Amino acid sequence: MYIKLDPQSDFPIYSQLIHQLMEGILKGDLKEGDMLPSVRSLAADLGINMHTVNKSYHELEKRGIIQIVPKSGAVVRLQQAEKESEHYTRLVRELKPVLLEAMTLGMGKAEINSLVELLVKEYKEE
Amino acid sequence: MYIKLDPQSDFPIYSQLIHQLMEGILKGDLKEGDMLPSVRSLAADLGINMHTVNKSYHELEKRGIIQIVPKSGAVVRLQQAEKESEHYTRLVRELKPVLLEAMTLGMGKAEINSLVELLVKEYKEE
Amino acid sequence: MYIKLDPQSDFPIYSQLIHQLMEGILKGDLKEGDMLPSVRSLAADLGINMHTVNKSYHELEKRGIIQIVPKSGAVVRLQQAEKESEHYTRLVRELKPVLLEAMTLGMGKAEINSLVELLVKEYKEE
Amino acid sequence: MYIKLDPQSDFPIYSQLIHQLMEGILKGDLKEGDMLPSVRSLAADLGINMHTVNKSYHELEKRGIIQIVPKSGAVVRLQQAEKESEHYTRLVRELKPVLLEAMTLGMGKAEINSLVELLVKEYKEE
DNA sequence: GTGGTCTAGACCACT
DNA sequence: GTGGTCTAGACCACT
Repeated sequence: MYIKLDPQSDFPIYSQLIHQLMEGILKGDLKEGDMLPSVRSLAADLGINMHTVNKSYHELEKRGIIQIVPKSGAVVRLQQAEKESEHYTRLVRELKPVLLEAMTLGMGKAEINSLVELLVKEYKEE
Repeated sequence: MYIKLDPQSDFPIYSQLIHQLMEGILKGDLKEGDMLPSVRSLAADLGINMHTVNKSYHELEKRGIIQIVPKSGAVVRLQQAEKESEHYTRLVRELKPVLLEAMTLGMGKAEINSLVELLVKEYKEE
Repeated sequence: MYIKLDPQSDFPIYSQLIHQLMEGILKGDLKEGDMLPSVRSLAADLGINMHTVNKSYHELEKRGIIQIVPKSGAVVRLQQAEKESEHYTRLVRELKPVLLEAMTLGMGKAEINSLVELLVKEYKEE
Repeated sequence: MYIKLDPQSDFPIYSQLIHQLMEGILKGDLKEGDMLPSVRSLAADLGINMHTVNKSYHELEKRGIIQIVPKSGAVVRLQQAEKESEHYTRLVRELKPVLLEAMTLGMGKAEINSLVELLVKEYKEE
């Protein structure tokens, strides 16, 4: 799996890494149950600091996407966003303000739907 | 227009104010071209700090929703999210990571679409 | 005794196993003096790694709930939380921060008591 | 407000700091709406690293106890553990295994209740 | 060899 | 002056 980080980007490195790892999971490069590389080895591979990788891993754990087993490593969790889970709740809380903003900027229901579809396709068909 | 702030919310006051003002615009309480109340008077009405209102106004301007005319006041802008505009670009940039997260958490295209529809309806029919 | 593990839970497998074994003891499926299944056979039955079972057993031993006799097996210990024992001390150390957090989040003495009663009942009446 | 850290303790410094700050809030040294000291100044006062203070603050924010406003500071949140909140859910999840362990160690309902009351009093009457 | 924790020091954007 | 981010390097416990 190829990870590309841009130190010049507006997005901090740890965000970019989160993003790339989520894409890796979506594309199937990382499957459920797979071990992620250790923070140290991934940091070395990417030429960044261990702590930066660590921050990304912990953020992904907070979002329910991976599970960190101390002293052992990190594993991709079985995914299924159950409606009652805290992760689903958080997701809705993140989605709401963005949709509100879209509507305030004048986008209609249809427009928003097609934008969402477009973006979703981007990931699925990559 | 009635604005309700919850000091014990997870969201900071200025976010809540942004949210409420956007809803006001959506519902038509504030129409395009309308003047917003002055920073000072709104702060007094809501019993919050002037700087907090100021922060909300500037955030709304950055998002292309209102326009601040120095020494004069703030006006609701004509809303039209043109695909080339910076506001549309920013919106897409905000939407992308949330959708990516949804998919990584195991939500499918259909599920995401129905969630988006649900949330959009919540605002439109209020 | 039936053990159910959920690989997609937020809790790691070894924690779930600890939990289930403790429930088994509470319900009386496993009585004091009973032998636990061997690490190997339980791992095979549950379709999980031997090391995972091992980790659960050692954690239960550290908590004074079972006793591991090398080369022989694991036995459910006589339960009695004496106030001077290290297990009682550890328990208090685990309980304290959770109660402190509850109070800091605004829960009163009565509320905490009723919550504790509720949760205790959940196990006893299962 | 006096904060005492023990570098020799089993508990990491950031945990001790979390603990002390929660006690400070409980005792009323820090009231709702109060600003916490900046990460830098508190670190300097305590003779520890900025990052350690930072970690404590973020953990307290995750638990809903304080609110961090980037570039501005951290404030004690209005506390009230609503039953629907994610913080309440987390609390219950933390409390459950400890109670289960207590019962497995042979403590009865009455014993657990009196232990909880004892510990709660310790904080309230300090 | 792993993640957990801690330190010291740096540059950044924004109030 | 604030928190956000990043780096480099260290010791620890436990697998």
